Amino acid sequence: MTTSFQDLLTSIGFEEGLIAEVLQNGYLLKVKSDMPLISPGTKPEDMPMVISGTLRIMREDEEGNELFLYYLEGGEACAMSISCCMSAQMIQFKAVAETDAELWMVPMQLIDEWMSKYRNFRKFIIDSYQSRFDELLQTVDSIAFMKMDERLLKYLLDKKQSAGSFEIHKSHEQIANELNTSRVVVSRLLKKLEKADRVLLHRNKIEIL
DNA sequence: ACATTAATTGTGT
DNA sequence: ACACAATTAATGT
Repeated sequence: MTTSFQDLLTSIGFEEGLIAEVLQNGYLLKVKSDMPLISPGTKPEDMPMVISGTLRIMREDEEGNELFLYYLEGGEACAMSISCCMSAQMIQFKAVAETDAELWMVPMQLIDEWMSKYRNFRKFIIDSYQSRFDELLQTVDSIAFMKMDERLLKYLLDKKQSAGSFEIHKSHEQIANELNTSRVVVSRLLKKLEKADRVLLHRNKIEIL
């Protein structure tokens, strides 16, 4: 697994020396599905890089309402944690393991150093930041301009993509929470999708067609 | 195999 | 949004 992580780093384009430093200074963190990883109001010590599995990044308000933002998958880093560390800010996001996942935790202090020392690390961070930002924009668009049925469909497709499976194991209520609507709305929309043959409904399971 | 119960999902107001 | 009906999965006997 350490070797596969090494391969992953190589495929991202990390230099030899950088890879060595990463392996030496980070540590492995395994999280089980549904484990909260970081929550708002704490200061990030380490930057997580996803080795395997996927993380769900969400916004959360004072009342505990959640809103799904995007997924983090293998080979991606949580760029947002960098920005708030650099500006010594509290985290404004919530991260939860969507599936069992392996993370490589890299101490924040080193990020700065590596960015100036290694070209490819700098590129990695910037690219990563860029693509997170793009996904975030998409989500903003979907909230601002799309109706709930379109949002739900986008959510299902995103999830199909990230899970690499046509089956989604979630209750209507969980989905409703992530999109911050009511469960009833989700149920009704899903039923419409089922009648339109876009999807097949089971208990705690949705098949996408 | 059957009954009971809890959780999830469907529908009307 | 609420209330309730219907369905399904899990568990015990």
